[in-house]
Amino acid sequence: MTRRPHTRPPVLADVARVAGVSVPTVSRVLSGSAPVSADKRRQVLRAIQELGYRPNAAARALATGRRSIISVLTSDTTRYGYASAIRGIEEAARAVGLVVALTMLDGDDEESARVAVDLALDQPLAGMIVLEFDIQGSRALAALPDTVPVAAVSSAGQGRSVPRALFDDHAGARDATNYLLGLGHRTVHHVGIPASGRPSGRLLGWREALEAAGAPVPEIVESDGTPRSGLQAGARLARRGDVTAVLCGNDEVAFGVIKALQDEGSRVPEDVSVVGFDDHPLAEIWTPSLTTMSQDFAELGRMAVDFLLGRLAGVPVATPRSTPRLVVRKSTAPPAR
Amino acid sequence: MTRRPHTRPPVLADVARVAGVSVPTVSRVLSGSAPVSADKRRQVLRAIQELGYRPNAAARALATGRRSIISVLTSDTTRYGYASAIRGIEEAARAVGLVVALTMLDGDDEESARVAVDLALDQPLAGMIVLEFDIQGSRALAALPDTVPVAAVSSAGQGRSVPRALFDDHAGARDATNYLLGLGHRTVHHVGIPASGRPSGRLLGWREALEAAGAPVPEIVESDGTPRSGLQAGARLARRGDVTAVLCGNDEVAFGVIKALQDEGSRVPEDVSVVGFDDHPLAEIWTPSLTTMSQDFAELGRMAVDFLLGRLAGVPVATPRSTPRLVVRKSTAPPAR
DNA sequence: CTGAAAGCGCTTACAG
DNA sequence: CTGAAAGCGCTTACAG
Repeated sequence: MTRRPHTRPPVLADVARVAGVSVPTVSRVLSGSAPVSADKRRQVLRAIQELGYRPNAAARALATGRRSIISVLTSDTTRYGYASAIRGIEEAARAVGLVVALTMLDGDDEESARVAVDLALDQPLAGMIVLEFDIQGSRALAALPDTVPVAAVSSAGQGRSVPRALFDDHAGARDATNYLLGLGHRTVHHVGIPASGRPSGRLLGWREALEAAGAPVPEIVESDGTPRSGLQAGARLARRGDVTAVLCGNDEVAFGVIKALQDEGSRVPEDVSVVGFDDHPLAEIWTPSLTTMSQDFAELGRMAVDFLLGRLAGVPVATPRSTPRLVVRKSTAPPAR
Repeated sequence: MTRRPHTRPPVLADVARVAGVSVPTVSRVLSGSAPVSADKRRQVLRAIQELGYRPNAAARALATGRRSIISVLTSDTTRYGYASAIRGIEEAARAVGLVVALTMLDGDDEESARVAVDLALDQPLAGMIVLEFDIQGSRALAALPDTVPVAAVSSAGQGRSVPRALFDDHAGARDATNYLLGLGHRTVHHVGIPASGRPSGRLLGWREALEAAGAPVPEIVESDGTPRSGLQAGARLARRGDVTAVLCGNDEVAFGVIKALQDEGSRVPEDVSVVGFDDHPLAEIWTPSLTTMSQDFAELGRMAVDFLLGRLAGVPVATPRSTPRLVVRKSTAPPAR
C-alpha cells in the first residue's frame, strides 16, 4: 500500500478530462440530477474509479448551500444516558445522510460554553442538538445565536423557548415516589443529581408526590451523579436511621447508595428500598437488581433529530415526549413493619 | 427572541459594505493575517457585531484547503472503553480547534462498513481515527482508501500496516494471568470478548502466561462483551466445578460472571477469583470490588489525535503505546486450599 | 442529452 | 495599510 501524500487529490475537472466530457456532465452523473447518455456515464464512472475521485465536500456545500452536519453539544459522554442519546442521534442522522459532530461541554462557566458553541458553529451545520441534561447544557443553549436551527433534549418543564424533545422525568419521579409510598413507606428520601436548572424535574415530581400524599418531605441529599458520590450519599442516609425508602437521581448514584447502605449494615430492600432512574445496563445485574425508572435515551435522541429535521423542512411537528416507565426489580419492598 | 428563518445570513461582502471597506480587509481582520488600520478594524468589528456575521465554513474550507474535522469510526459508543476513548479524542481535537465527527459502525458485514466509511469520507476531513477494538473497526479500516490520513487505536500485535496508537492488552492479560498464578491458582480460565482479529491480544497474553508457567490451558468461554453474556459465561464456569480463577475480557463481562457465580453458590473471591479488564467506573463499587487491568482509554484517544496530527504535519512521531496496569481489589484471593 | 458561463463565499497573491 | 482580481471545486440555470 503506497501512500502518496504529496499528490494533489483528483478533482472533478480531472475526471472530466480523463472521461473526455465536460465538467457539468460529470456533476450530473454524480448527482443524477439530469439524464446522461449511457456511454458518457460509463466513461465517467470509469474515470472516477481510475482516479479514485471523491467529491470535495466543502465545494459541494458551498455550491449547494446544503449543510450536512448535526452538531451535538453535551457534557460527559461517558455517562450512560448521554452516550445512549448520542447513539440515537447518530443513528437517526446517518439514516438521512447527515453526520454527527460532537462537542463536549466540560467547563463550568459561561465562557467555556461560549468557546464550545463557537467551535461547533464554525462548521457547515444543518442544525444543532443540545443535550440539556445538566447546567452545562443549559448554558450552551443560552449561548447559542438564534440564527442556527436547534433542538434540545430536555426535562419537561424547562424554561427557555427552544424546540425540544422532552423526557418527562417530573412524571417519572412522581410515579416512582408513589410506587414507594404505595408499598407502605411513610416517606421517601431523595438523592439529587446536578440538573439543568434549579430545581430538577425529578426533584419536583418527588416532592409533588410526597405533598399530594401528605407525607413529610425530607431534606434532599445532594450528589454529583457519579457512583462515588452515591457512596457518600448512602453513608449519610444510613446515619439518619429513619430512612426506609430512597429515590435516586440516576442509577449510577443508586449503585453507590446501595453499596454504602450495605457497608453500613443496612439490608436492601429489607431495611431500605432503593429506586434508581434511567435503567442502566447494569441495573438488572446489580445485587440486588435495581428497581428503576426506565428511560429510552436512544429513542429520545432519534426524536430530537426527527424534530429538528421536520422543523427545517417547515413541517409542523408536535413536541416529542417520552415518559419514563417503572421497572420493578429486587431493590424495593414494603417497609419492615 | 425573534427568529428570522427566511433572512439570508450575512456574508463577508455585507460586512464590507456596512463597514465601508473592501472584502479582503474584512478577511484580514478576521484572520489577522495582515495588518489593518485601527480605524477600519473597529468599523469592521462593529459591522460584524451588528450583522451577527459568521464566516461560512464551507467557503473558508474551499478557499484555504484546510480541513477541520476528525472523523471517528467506532462501534457501540455506549460501552465504557469506547466512550472514554472518544472523550479523549474530542478533548485533544478541541484543544487544537478541530471538530470530532462520529460515525457508528453497527452493521456486521463489510457492506455496512463501506457505507459508514463513505458517509464519513463525504466530509472535509483533516483525518480519521478508527477505534479498532473489534471486528467492525477492523472492517472499517480495511474499507478505507489510502488517500485519507488515518490513525487507529488498536491492540498491539494487529496486522494491518496503518499508523496506530496501541494498547498492549496482550501484556496486560499476561500480567493479570501471572498475578493469579502467583496467588497459587493451578490455572486460570478465560472469558473471551469479540476481538478485532482472531485471536485477541487478551487471549494471547493469557495463553502465553499459562504456557510459560506450564499450567493447563482451559477451553475458552466466549461472550459478546455485555454483562448479560457474562451471566451466561459465569453460569457455565460454575458448572465446571474445577474453576478457581477467571480472567474476563472486560469488566462488564466480569460483573456478569461474578453475579452468576454468586447465584450458583460460589463465593468470590473465596471460591473463585475474578479479574476484569478496563477499570470501569463501577469496578470499585461492585461487591466484591473488582480486581482489574486498568486502561486509560481517554489517554489513548488523546495519543491517537496527537499521532495523527504529528503525521499530518510531517513530524515523525513514535507509535504511542499504553500498557494496562493491574489494580488489585477484593475479587481475587489465593485459592481455598 | 451536453457544454460554456456564472456563481456559491471565502482567501491569497499582486499591485499600489 | 488597502483594493481589484483570480481562484478554490463544485452546481445550476441557460442555451442549444
